[in-house]
Amino acid sequence: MATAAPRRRTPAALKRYNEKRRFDVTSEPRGEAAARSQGDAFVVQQHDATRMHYDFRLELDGVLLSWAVPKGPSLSPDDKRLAVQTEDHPIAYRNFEGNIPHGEYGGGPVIVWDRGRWKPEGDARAALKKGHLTFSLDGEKLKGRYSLVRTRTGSGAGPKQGPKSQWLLFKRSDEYVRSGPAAEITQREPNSVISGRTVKQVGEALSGKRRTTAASVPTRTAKAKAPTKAAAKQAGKASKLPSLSSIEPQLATLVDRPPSTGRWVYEIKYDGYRMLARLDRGKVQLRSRNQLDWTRTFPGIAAALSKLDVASAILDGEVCYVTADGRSSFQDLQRVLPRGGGEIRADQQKQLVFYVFDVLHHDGVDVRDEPLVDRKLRLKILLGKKPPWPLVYSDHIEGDGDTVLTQACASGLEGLIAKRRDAAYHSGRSADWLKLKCHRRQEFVIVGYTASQARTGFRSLLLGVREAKALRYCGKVGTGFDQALLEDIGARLQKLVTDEPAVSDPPRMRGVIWVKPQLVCEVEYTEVTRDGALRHPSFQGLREDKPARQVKREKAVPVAAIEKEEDMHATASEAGKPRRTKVEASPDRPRKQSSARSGDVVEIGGVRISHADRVMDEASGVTKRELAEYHELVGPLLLPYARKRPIALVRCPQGDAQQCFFQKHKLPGLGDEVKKARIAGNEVIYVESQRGILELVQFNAIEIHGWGATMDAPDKPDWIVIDLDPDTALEFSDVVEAALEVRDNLDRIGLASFVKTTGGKGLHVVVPLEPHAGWDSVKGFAQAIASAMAEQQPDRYVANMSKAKRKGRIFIDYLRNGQGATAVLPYSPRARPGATIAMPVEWKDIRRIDPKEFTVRSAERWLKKRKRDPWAELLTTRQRLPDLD
DNA sequence: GAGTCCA
DNA sequence: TGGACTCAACGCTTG
DNA sequence: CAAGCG
Ligand SMILES: [Mn+2]
Ligand SMILES: [Mn+2]
Repeated sequence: MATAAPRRRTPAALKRYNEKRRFDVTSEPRGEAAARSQGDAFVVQQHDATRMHYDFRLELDGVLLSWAVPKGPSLSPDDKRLAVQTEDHPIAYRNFEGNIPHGEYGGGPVIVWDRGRWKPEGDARAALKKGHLTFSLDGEKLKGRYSLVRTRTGSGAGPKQGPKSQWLLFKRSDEYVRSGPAAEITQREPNSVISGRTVKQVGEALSGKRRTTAASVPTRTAKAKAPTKAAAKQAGKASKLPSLSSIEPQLATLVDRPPSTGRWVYEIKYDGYRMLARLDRGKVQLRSRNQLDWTRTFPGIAAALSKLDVASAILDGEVCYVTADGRSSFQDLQRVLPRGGGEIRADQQKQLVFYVFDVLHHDGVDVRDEPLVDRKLRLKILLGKKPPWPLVYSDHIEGDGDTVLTQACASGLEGLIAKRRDAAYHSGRSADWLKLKCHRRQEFVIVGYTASQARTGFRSLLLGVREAKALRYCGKVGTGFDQALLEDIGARLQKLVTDEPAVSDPPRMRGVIWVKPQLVCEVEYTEVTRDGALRHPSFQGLREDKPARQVKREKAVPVAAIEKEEDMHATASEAGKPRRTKVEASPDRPRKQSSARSGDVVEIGGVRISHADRVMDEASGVTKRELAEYHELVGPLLLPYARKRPIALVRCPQGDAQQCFFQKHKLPGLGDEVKKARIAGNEVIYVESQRGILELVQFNAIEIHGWGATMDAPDKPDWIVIDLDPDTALEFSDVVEAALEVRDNLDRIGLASFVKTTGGKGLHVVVPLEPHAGWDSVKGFAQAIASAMAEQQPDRYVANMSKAKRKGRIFIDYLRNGQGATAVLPYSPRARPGATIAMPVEWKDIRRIDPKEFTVRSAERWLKKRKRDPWAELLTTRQRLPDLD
């Protein structure tokens, strides 16, 4: 939208701002020195551009000084937030909220997240120049003292702005300081102070994508719109009504966050028994996933189904016990189910609801191939405007997954099922249906622990929460700790041991060690069980800042739950348990063959290898067994280099196509032949035998990387690795020429070198050394070589690891040569498609080989073919770094 | 892969 | 017993 | 400080 031409003079300071914007496209205000401000305004705008950030702006001398703060302000002095200074903005900008069009500079929604007045301590202009400004804010959210400290001054003076100057924004101590989650004010108070909207909502408003619910679909009558049998027949889909035992329901895959692409609808996740219903001319049958017949157990549901106005149908849904507050409770459902079948007591029948969410077959037509939303419309019509109680149509909503989930969780739901809007009904588990769980987190007092025989530190922490006067026990948490935490917390707890349980209701358990209730931790969980224990608890961290007495339950426990708990202890009621066991024990579906066989345990090289048929490399199909056999073959070749050398592993439990991770410490369960030791305070692992290597394979280690030194002299490197990492655009032959050049340079200073492939396009040039020099000199030497080459031929080499600068060049990575740094060992397999390996080769052959041809499977052939070990002299070469004067 | 909790 | 949950590195460089 | 890198 065009605005009237400015009359007022535009300050030079705003020139850059105006240059970047096209005011006929964006609704941002034009840069004009604005009136009606007292000269001390501040504003924080949340801006969902390419990257989410907060624009922190202080008014000074007629403009808004601006910083982009990626993480936004914090209320804790411990959180120093990077603030990149950006161009000055006109003062009118402080009220801007809306959408900057895509493609425009800084495109994306903006909200005014906070605003108010600010006041510098001392002379603001001098402080800015100095790079250290302290001030106080009086906004709606941010209050009190803050500082901006410059850490790097930008060279952005010229027309081509260089790197911008960088600052740190952080809270100074005063009464407004908060710590822990409370400090994350951007999370706790995400809404605009002007409109109350979130930045996402502003973004959605623009795109005109309105959230729609299925309820807004115009109601049609069955006669008018429901696809008729005749029409369906024409489509060739008419079919006989199948039996329930022939149908396996569609299942959802648990994921940790809503999908970001594709069209999805969201339904409530119910906590009950999944049930298929079959209606055939008034005759009803209800069946659960384990093929038990429940028709007689739920007569009310069966009766309601028989009243539906259809000749035949198969419906899918969930039978739930609905509590007074309207939630479905699996535990209550279990409780009321009669032992050994039979009908449910009448007074409990009325708590039961059958939520119906799908239709598979309708009046002689198999509708499973219809898109989900069509099936649901069909279902809605089928059930009628007022479905006979206790049938309920399970509605869905469309919209942004994050938003829907947040709202669902806030309203107390257990979670959501996301379903692909247009997908057909597919039996079994797939990614068309996703299970999204709400997670709750809360602080608890640690009131005790149990000891572990298997790991260091402790087995689990006993948690308590303040309720009225007393501390109430609320279960254990045993996961979420890393090694360090296990040791640290374990040591602290030992100092707090006491005989007296701090909780008023100590559980009767063996092996509990009580501690004084002083430590506070945060725990995430999915729900609180009926007797007050946490379900699926996981440790999130210690809360060092919080006194134990402040820890209270955020939401009151329903009184009923506590009463019931006492009931249970008194009567030891086990109602429902046998049934539950039975339900849970039956397999939910035929397992995939790969994991079904427990028989694929083999022994290779004297080491037990489980899941031997697991595919470790998708591309080639190489299995764990083949990997172990490979190591049996190359053990004698690899071991001289791997022996007593601190190593790091790349482990890929689900194969190399999935998530792999690094490991450099010993874990419980790793075999005895994997040794550990301490070097300079850090734990390292190493092996001395082929058995040790095979034990790594059993842990799904694919790659083995090693230090540049051995345990014999961990401070004195015994080789240098010059690692050549090409830009993806380059060919292997380019890397070969580089390697030869490195070799020649080394030759010239009298150092012999060897070369190996690395499984990809890269090469390693290895210079054996007598262990004589320290890490710093060795790394310094490697860097000198890298820098010299990069300097002489900047178009071919870089000595800087930034990928951006690598374009069309080779990164000469000298950083493999520091203490603790690792490089892949010769003969190590690589976790990449094809199961390639790192292979030593002769310099004279290097131009003729293709590194992709050396694989776990082809290794034997190549090894037979070669005349001699290309690295035969490496271990006997005695050479030292030259004196570099 | 293994340790942990809970139903 | 089985599902769910979690962990399994790290130091250096660069922006 | 935080992200990127290997
Ligand atoms: Mn911005
Ligand atoms: Mn490399």
